[in-house]
Amino acid sequence: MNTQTNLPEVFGALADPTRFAIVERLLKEGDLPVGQLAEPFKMSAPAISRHIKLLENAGLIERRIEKQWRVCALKKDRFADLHQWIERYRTFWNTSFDRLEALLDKQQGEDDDSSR
Amino acid sequence: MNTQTNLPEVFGALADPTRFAIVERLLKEGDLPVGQLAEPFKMSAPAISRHIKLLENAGLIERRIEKQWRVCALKKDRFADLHQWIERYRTFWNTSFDRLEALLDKQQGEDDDSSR
DNA sequence: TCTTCATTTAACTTTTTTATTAATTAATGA
DNA sequence: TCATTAATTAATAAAAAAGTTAAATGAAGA
Repeated sequence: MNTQTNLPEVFGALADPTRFAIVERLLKEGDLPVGQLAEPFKMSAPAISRHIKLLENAGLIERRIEKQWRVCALKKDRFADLHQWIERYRTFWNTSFDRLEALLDKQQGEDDDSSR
Repeated sequence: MNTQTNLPEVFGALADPTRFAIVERLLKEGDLPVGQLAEPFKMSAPAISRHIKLLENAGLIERRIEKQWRVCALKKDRFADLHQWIERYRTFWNTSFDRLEALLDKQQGEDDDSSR
């Protein structure tokens, strides 16, 4: 993971429902201009503009200029960082799962014993 | 994913550096009582207590009573939810990667052509 | 050049979050 | 029972986040 990546900042960017919805929409529909991203919300344009800027500062999206529009696109690096982070926790929950499996196996073994 | 899971709320819980550090510590060191989790911070005990409550409300940890201590433990479900969420984004960045690979392969092929 | 469209910046208000100290609860063990 | 330890709740102050309207920027095209 990029050492500059400030995970709490990235989580903060995703903590707002409006910003989360914007990110989800970019995943589902691909790159979109600011105006189109703003449409589903009754919020003012400046409010949306700030949300998008915050997402950009967190490294989750980037903006490019195309004719008179600013087109937003997801940036893969931060998502890869998030993935790498959560993968570390997988060990933790897989262990729990393995323990459950072991327990079930053990019970199965005991059931077999009792049927002899 | 559990439909009740409010991802922005979970991200909000992880957006604070203190809470993030607490979660990371629980992963590295396992279950710990509130008092021990509080030690590395110069913050007051009530402040830490609130942070831990917020993590609990977001479903990231749970507290159990053991003698006079409240022991905190990670709860795997929310982490699994996070993992499932980020996995959806993997498609997006793998696609980019595949395109890069395709481009490199293509260039390789063109290089071979030019050497003929 | 002038107008229009898309978006941002400024100035400001409201709401939410986070921290503090003081007081309270609850369990332990002399 | 009483003192001690562990942690939480209450009341409140300070800081950060998010929204609004009005004004500014900047490219497009008549």
